[in-house]
Amino acid sequence: MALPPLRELRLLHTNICKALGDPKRIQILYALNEKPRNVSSLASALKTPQPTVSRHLAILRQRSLVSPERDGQMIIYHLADERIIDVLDAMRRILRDSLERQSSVFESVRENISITEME
Amino acid sequence: MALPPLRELRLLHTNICKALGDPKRIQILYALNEKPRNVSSLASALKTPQPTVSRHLAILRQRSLVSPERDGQMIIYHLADERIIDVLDAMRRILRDSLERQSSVFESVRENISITEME
DNA sequence: GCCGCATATTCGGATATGCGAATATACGAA
DNA sequence: TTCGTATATTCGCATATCCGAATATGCGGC
Repeated sequence: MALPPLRELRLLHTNICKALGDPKRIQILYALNEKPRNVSSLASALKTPQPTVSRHLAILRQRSLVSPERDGQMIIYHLADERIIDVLDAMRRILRDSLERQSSVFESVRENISITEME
Repeated sequence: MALPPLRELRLLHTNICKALGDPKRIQILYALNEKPRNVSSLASALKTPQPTVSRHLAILRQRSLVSPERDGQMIIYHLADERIIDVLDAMRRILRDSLERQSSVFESVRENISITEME
């Protein structure tokens, strides 16, 4: 895959990337990956007001990242596609490696300073 | 990997997810994946003013998603970690499958209507 | 030093996004 | 239908983000 057409990039952005653009939504996705939950149990698990959780779920639902399933008066949400967790985990690995690289740079800078420039 | 601590999710969000939160930046990443480029050639390739490209590059640079490399008076940017493209491609696959599911739902709805409800 | 090209930054205003609080809707039980 | 629980939506406001235009900085050549 290379150089996708602009139209597809826009779809990608509005449907997936923007949906991941809020830490609460990322948290919700991981919580649903652990197990499907209804809105209130999500709300208490994340220590977040129910309307806030509901709004974020609406966004994830519109982008088809989560799916609702009615069970009595509750609505159980689950991941619509578990590969989204693989994507998030891959980003975490990229982040971890990048932070590691940065801290080793800092260390060599520190060493450098301590050897050549500190008084 | 499951249920990462909140602190890490925040890092993930501010360092990676937010960086992908603009279609222009996604475009830039794909363009740099094709080949490293300097700012002005990126600007003309994306038909975008140079200051705009430069601002987006600054964001990607701060998050260590791209790296600058000076060559004379030009600065050549390249992907700092090519796995970011794998991540984007994985999101595209998720999106494609989800759109397919949706359109087949629409089709069966349409069929259904044409069979049972249209006059 | 000065000039010119490449890149970066700042400023102002428009737009988008998130949240709390209050309210509305949907469902099941009786 | 009425009540109580679960979920969704609306409103107002604060904040964040983006862009265009103008300007500033950095570097090489002279």
